[in-house]
Parts: sequence; structure tokens; C-alpha cells
Amino acid sequence: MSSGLRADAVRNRQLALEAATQLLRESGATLTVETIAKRAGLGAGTVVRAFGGKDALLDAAVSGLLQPVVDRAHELLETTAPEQALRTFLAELIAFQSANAGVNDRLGGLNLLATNALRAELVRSVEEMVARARRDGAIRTDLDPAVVTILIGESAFAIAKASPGSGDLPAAFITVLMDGLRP
Amino acid sequence: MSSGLRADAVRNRQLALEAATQLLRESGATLTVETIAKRAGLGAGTVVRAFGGKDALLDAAVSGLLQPVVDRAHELLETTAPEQALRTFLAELIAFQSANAGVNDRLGGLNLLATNALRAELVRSVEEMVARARRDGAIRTDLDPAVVTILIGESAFAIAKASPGSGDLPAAFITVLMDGLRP
DNA sequence: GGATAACTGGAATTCGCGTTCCAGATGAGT
DNA sequence: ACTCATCTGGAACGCGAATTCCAGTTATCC
Repeated sequence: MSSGLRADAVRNRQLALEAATQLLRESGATLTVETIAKRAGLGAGTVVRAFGGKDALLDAAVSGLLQPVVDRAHELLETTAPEQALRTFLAELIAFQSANAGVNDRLGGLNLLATNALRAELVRSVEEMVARARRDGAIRTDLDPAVVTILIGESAFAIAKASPGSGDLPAAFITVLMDGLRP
Repeated sequence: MSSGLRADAVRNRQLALEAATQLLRESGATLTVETIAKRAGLGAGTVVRAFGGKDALLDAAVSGLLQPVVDRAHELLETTAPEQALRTFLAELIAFQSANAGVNDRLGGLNLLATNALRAELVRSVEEMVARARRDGAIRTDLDPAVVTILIGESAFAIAKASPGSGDLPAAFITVLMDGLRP
């Protein structure tokens, strides 16, 4: 096969990835190579080797989680009117981040190449939504679109982190934000 | 004196605190006991003993940074009209967080007793500002005040973290937020 | 079904850090 | 000035965690 890996190595790679993803999403879990290995039913060495290091493994896991969100943004850009796309995407993004609360807190000091690329792509998509909504007259023109994009992205992120504690928060946020962004 | 500490111990306590505060504010700096000790011109043992542990030392350092902000919130509550107080405080809070960027990222896993107390006090102050502004008719009443407070706090925090890269961001944020919060 | 290269488990290694320890230094009381 | 309790520097220690290593196992190819 194209990979050049032995069949068992391929299987174990997959097991390691799944175990890492699981543990990443379990808020309190300790995220050591040891625990990932135990969860996957593998030895520590195998887990590390599968991706070339712990960082790369987690990068793959986080990317896997993020990819559907990126796809969804593209889909909304193609199928939905800009303002509505922005609203919908924000709601879904917050729900996603909220469901994966704690993931981001445990990535400090890690070098996440693929993940950062996806994040950049996400920002690009939001930028495009903002630009289009603004062309439609749905967003005020006294602010730099790039600044508006950052504003949206960063605060959505923060709201998601805080929202497990308070269910109304995301809806309130979107209301306030979209009202504040109107011309 | 009341402390019961020897004079040199008092002085070294102060040196350790200042060194810790400095390093905390220097974004890239490694924040180990060793580096703090070197900066203070002390031995590692002395630094640790001064406050009873690294956590307590950093707690004291962060509290020291935060205290003026808390005082300022109280002052604004006493001297300024609610809506204006909120605007002003937000701008100052963001400027402060921005100037101390990176401090918050390095506090993961630490037990910061005094700091958390100050943070809670900060939230209480903002809550009071929101409540008063709402009574004045300056803030929409279709949202739970507690939710509005969290909304403000969390997003201000996020904006501050992102703002070193983009100077217009804080002003844009406050504009959008306050417009969105109007009745 | 052998031969061989690839892969595996998990023990040993390494590394970064906070804390502890203690022989020597130093401030405080007289 | 003398004494002694307190404090100091920094080496040694303990601990958690990633990585490396290697003897043994297993897939793959003929």
C-alpha cells in the first residue's frame, strides 16, 4: 500500500489517534503518553512512534476534531446568505467549542502545525462571511472588516469557554454581537 | 515589628516578589524558581521560602498587579455615571490586560487564592455597574444581568489577549458591545 | 513454511523543575 | 563584642513525563 507501513502499524496508529481524541475531550483526564497508551491498549513506545512524538499525535487529534467545523464553514459560504451564514456558523462554532471545552486549555506549549493551518482557514472563512455581509449592508461600515473578524473570532472563543456554566450565554452573545454590528 | 521576620528576610521577600512580577510581565521569559532567583540575586531556596512555595509567590505577584484595577473599579463606581463608568472601566481593563499580555497564560495549574478573590471582586464590581446602567435605561432588559456581566468580562478578556496585534481592536470592541447592549 | 525486515511493549534513560536540606553566614538582643 | 536563633545559597533529591532502546514478536514476501 501507499503508506509503506505494516498492517498492524496502521491499525495501532488509528488506535492511538482515537485514544488521544477521547482523552482530549474528557475534561479532567490526564493527558500523558502513558494514559493514552493504556486507553489504546498499546505500549507507550508504540504510541509515541505512531506519529513521531506526542505533539504530532495531539496535532492530528485536534485537527481531526476541527476539520468538520472548517468544512461546515465552507458549506455555509456556498449555500447560505452571508448574514444568516454568520449567525448560524457562530452558533455552531460556540456549541462545538463548548462541547470540546478543556481541549484548548491543554494545548499550551505544543507545536500544532496542522491545527494552526485549520484555524487560519477558519479565520479566512469568517473574514469572507463578514466581507459579504458588509457588502449586503448587514454590517456597519465604520469598522475595519479585519478587525471585525478578529473581534468575532476571539469573543466567540471566550464565550464558548465560559458557557458550560451558563446556558443562555451563547444566545445572548450572538444577539448582542449582531445587534452591535448592524449599521 | 509585627512580622517577626529578620530584616534581611523582609528585604529578600520584597526582592523575590519584584523579580517574580517582572518575569511574569515579560512575555517570553521562562518562569522557573531558578530564573526568579537569578533575577532577584538570591538563591533558589530563599525565593521558595519567602512565600512558602512558588504558587504563593506568584499569587502575591499577580495580586499585586491586579489590586490597582480593583481599586479603580471601586473608584469609578463611586464617582462616575454607570454607563460611562462601564465604558471607561472596560477600556482600562483591556489596556491593562493587554499591557500584561502573557501573564494569564502562565498561570495554568496554579492555586491562586488571593488572585481569585480579587477576580471575584472585579466581577462583582462589573455586575454592579451593569445593574445600575440597566436601571438608568442604558442597557437592554431582555437579557439576564448576570449573563451580561459574564459576556462583558469574558469577551473583554479575549479582546485584550488578541489586541497586541491590532491596535484598533479594543475601541471597536467597546463600540460594538455598547451598541449591542443598548435597549 | 521460512527468512527477514518491521514493529511492539515496557523498562531504562533523560530532562525540567519544585522542594528540602544543611553547613556556613548574618542580624538581633544583651 | 558575644551568643544564638534565624536566614541563606545552592547542591542533592524526588517526581512526573517524554523519549529511547532492545530483546522478543509478528507481518510480509518468496
